[in-house]
Amino acid sequence: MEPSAESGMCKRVKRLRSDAEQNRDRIVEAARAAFRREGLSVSMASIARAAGVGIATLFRRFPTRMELIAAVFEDALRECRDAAVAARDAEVAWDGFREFVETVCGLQAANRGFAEVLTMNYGALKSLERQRQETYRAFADLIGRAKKEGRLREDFSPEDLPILLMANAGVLRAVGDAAPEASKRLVGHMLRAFSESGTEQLPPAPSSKALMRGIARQRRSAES
Amino acid sequence: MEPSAESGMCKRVKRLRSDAEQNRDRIVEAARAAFRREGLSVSMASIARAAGVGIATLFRRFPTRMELIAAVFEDALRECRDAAVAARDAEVAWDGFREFVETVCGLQAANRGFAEVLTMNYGALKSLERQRQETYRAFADLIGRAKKEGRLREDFSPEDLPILLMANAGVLRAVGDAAPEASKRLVGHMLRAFSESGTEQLPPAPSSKALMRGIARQRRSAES
DNA sequence: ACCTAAGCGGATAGGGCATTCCACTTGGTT
DNA sequence: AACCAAGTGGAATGCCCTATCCGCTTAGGT
Repeated sequence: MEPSAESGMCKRVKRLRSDAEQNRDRIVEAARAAFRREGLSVSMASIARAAGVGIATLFRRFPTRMELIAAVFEDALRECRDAAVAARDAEVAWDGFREFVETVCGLQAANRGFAEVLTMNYGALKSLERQRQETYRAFADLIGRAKKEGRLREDFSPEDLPILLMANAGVLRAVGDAAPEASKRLVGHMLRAFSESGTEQLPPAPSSKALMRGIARQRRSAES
Repeated sequence: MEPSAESGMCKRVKRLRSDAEQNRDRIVEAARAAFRREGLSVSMASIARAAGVGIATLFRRFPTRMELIAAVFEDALRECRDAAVAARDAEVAWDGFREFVETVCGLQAANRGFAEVLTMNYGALKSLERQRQETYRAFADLIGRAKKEGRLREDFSPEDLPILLMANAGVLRAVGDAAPEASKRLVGHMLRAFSESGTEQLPPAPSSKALMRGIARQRRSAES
């Protein structure tokens, strides 16, 4: 069918017809909103409906869900990488570290789909995988600096970042959007654990009621 | 076999016929295994198949998924409560605290369904809700003691336990059963954050490869 | 041994989902 | 203005799920 060369970093090899281009943009926008609100497993049909296009159009443009995910979250991942690079170059490494962790976890809290994206690997999606590589490289440098400073514990491992991101995603999934406080609280604890001094200040705990309300909201999905 | 009378305070109102009783047990056992391996959203049909009964039999006995979940996890939740009570009565409160947290998170790691159960509320299921109440009451006492001891930070909140459970569930969900180390690591960090001294020893980080392998395994579910 | 309510399980209805097919429309080039 | 490849939408297909219905089987009291 299409020997159309895969793009990678360069722009779309094959120009789309102008109306098709417009439809594509509408799809990506609709998907962005849907992923943010509902997570990565919203139905393709609902995305097409929201975009005002037929289902076939969506599948023609994005044969797999993964490709759509990649199109939607490419910029967010780039932002992540930029944040990591900025953190790496911060004057005080520990401040950069803290800021970076809080930023990324904050992005997760603001976007359910993004929270999930950060807990997957992108398999064949090289552009995304590259962003991640770069992010982690910058992060690794940052770790080194922060340890030298004496602010980050020596036993902190680069793998602790993905672990935190998964943990945060778990909290967000469980409490829904009802309690960003819960996420903040988790991050606060973790930063304390990472810091050599342990004097980091801790965000307030969510109230028991708020937590329960959030949980109750989520229950629908797993319910009978 | 079993003295089929319920030993709890409220016995089954209507005695089941002996063959029905047996079928019920087989269903619960099959569900227990399925929930453990696959989480709470395995299909009812597959549970019935594994139990060797018709779908109708399953639905007759457990009209909603929630009731089945309750039947399956009642003992596990009781164990939790017992662990909390034991912890409350430990000589050194902090040791009880640490042990309790590690135990519960370990149970989560060993049982995907249980991990999910601990991040939900059981709505109408009073027996489960009661277990939880009792657990949290004992836990609250434990917190008080551990703070008095000076081992637990003053700003630790009871809500930090559910937050940790959600976080742990998130890690487990993301890495699958490939990396119980990841869960241990998270718990280690959190215990450090909770401890006044911060000298708790930290389990080793999972290797990057192990983590990635686990993530790749999980990908199937969200894939296109 | 017999009777009957309790229990059984397969068939089936009904809904959501991803994915494909195809007859029709349209942008843009000539 | 005419052509046609590119693009379109919706119907159709096939899968898997929950939930219910209904004619048959059987445990267990008599």
